[in-house]
Amino acid sequence: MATIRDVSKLANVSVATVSRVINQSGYVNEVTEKAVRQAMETLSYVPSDMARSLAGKKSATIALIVPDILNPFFPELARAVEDAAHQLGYTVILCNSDHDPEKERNYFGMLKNKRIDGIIVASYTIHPQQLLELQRQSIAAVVIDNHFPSHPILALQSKNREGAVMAVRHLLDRGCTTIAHISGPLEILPSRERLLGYELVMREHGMFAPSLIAEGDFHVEGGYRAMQELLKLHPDIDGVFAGNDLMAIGALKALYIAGKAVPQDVKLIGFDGIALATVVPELSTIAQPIAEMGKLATHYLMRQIRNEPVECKTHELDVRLLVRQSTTD
Amino acid sequence: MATIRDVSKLANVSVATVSRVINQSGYVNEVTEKAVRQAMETLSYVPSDMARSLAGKKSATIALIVPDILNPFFPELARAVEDAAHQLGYTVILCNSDHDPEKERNYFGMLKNKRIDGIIVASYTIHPQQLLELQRQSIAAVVIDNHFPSHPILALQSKNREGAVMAVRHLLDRGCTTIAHISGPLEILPSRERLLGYELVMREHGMFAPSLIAEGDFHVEGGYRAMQELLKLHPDIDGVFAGNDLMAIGALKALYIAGKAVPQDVKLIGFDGIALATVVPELSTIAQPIAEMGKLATHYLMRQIRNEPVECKTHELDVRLLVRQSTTD
DNA sequence: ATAGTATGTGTAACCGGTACCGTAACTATG
DNA sequence: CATAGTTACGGTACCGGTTACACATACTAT
Repeated sequence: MATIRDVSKLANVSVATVSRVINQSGYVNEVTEKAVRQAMETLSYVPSDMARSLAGKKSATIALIVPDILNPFFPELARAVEDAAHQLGYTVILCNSDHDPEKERNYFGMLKNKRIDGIIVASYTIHPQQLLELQRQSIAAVVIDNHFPSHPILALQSKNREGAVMAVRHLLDRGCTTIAHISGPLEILPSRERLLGYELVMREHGMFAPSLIAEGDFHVEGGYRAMQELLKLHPDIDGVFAGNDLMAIGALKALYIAGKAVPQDVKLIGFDGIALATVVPELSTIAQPIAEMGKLATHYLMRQIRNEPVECKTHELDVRLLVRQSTTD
Repeated sequence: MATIRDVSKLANVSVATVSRVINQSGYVNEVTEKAVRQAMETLSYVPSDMARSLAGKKSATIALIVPDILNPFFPELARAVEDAAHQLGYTVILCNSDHDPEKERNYFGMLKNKRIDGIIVASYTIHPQQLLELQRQSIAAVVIDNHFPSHPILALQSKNREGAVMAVRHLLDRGCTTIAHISGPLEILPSRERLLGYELVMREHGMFAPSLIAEGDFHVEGGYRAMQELLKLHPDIDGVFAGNDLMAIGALKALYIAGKAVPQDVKLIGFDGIALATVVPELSTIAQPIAEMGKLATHYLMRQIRNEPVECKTHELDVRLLVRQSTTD
């Protein structure tokens, strides 16, 4: 593997000149440049990013920490982040934390070792101190789908409560009178926000009852079980707001098995707007701008990395009601 | 950010000694070690992987190139690869090639620059020369879901043809007489293999007709369109073998809209065994051992990296028939 | 004519580690 | 008691780049 010195020898110039050619910095004569490029070619020289990073003190690498890439929310996020990063010449390291603080700490250690330039972290188990600690080591950080209002941490979040309100209002508009909610795990902030939105509207209409709420796990299976429980307690349910699309799909299965037709007997709406919610019947949902979040997160991160001014606060993104078959007769 | 020299100064030892402590190599007195660790602690020193990689000539990083992480096949793969790699102390860089040779070359360049230790690539557009070129730069490579029989390249693949045979036989067993096939893009090798398996069985039974085949795009949308076309030509179709699960979901939608009940009127089977095939009705499918593939690929890669002997040939993995609701009355 | 600026290139000191080599004291062996 | 092995360190040349600084020359403006 050829090095910059090999090239410099072959081209009869100094390493500085070769470096200038590579980086298009400083003055280099056209003729010299040609000679250098020729030498690089014949040696099939590829500059080492490692050495470059070491000397230049930047790795052009960021990390994306997600709980589990298997949850379809996160591939969409990952895709957007990777696209944006790649366009800016950055590389993305993928990490699955599994909601496990231990694993998370472990990753943080690795990433510090690697001197990566920044982290985008979607985690509900993370502690604000960990982020601040990172910033102290001058590693930029952006949090997604979680926030820490009392700390100077840049966070990106959808308007979860507002979205929940939209969802429940939509069910009411469609004539539902007994509306259940399948919440996500309540230690997760967005779950609580969505629950709150649900509660708000239900109370407004004097329809609130704790037994209309079941806690799921954000997965198909949990939605399925929660729906079964709910049906046992309230066979007359005619509307369901699931805390995310996966649980909505689980609910759909449970309803199907219970012989309830969607949307005729029960109207169902999810949250997230993942691409795969194209089941039969197609799922109405509150769509988060997932790709937008990923892109924005990456751009905010870059600004931090470049020390450009950014407001280290929570940025809230609008959600959209997507009316599809599961709430339309 | 403290360096090894800072630590060595504070602990009154040489950098060599600190290095020995860090790597637990060579001889270090207990007392000295304690002093060094103490110094590392007070300076909150974190060794730089970059410098280490540069000196040690290995990056402990591998890359995973997939066409598109949005296709649910690939998160499962990514998850398995990341898990296996992480356990072995490796970091995974994620790349989306979008089936775009240009983007692919671009990534290959970046990865060479980074001196990563190895690449796992799931691509149908890649050329064997590119892989051999990598190996020449002593970057290990494993190919997934594609293969190059005439080159010394380690590849991992499911038994696609065999799986297709199983799928069609299953439909026959269920009493289907007019069985259509929605193939994946035919420039993709596994698509052709599956098509071949289908054709084989159909010919065996004298049921083959080219018009029973429609080409899809491995996505829901393409499956949907292909199914519509097929129904136009053959309203009497009573069995469908889709080239992957996403297209099967698309077909399901088309059938639903056409008023065909699954599985009563038409039996439907997919391919892949992605976790999300839990729609209603649940999809029968030929399950690939995706996680197994990811894990195996990573382990093979490691062996190559460590220069352990590995057979650079195509390794074939067994598939499994999962009978679920879409083929069961 | 002269200072000032633009152009072109080389030298060498970094970046933050690893690892080989040398030194030195202490212990074991014959 | 000579010799060799073990233990415990330090010195320093790498790894492959970047970049500040020095130096030289040519061109411009005053």
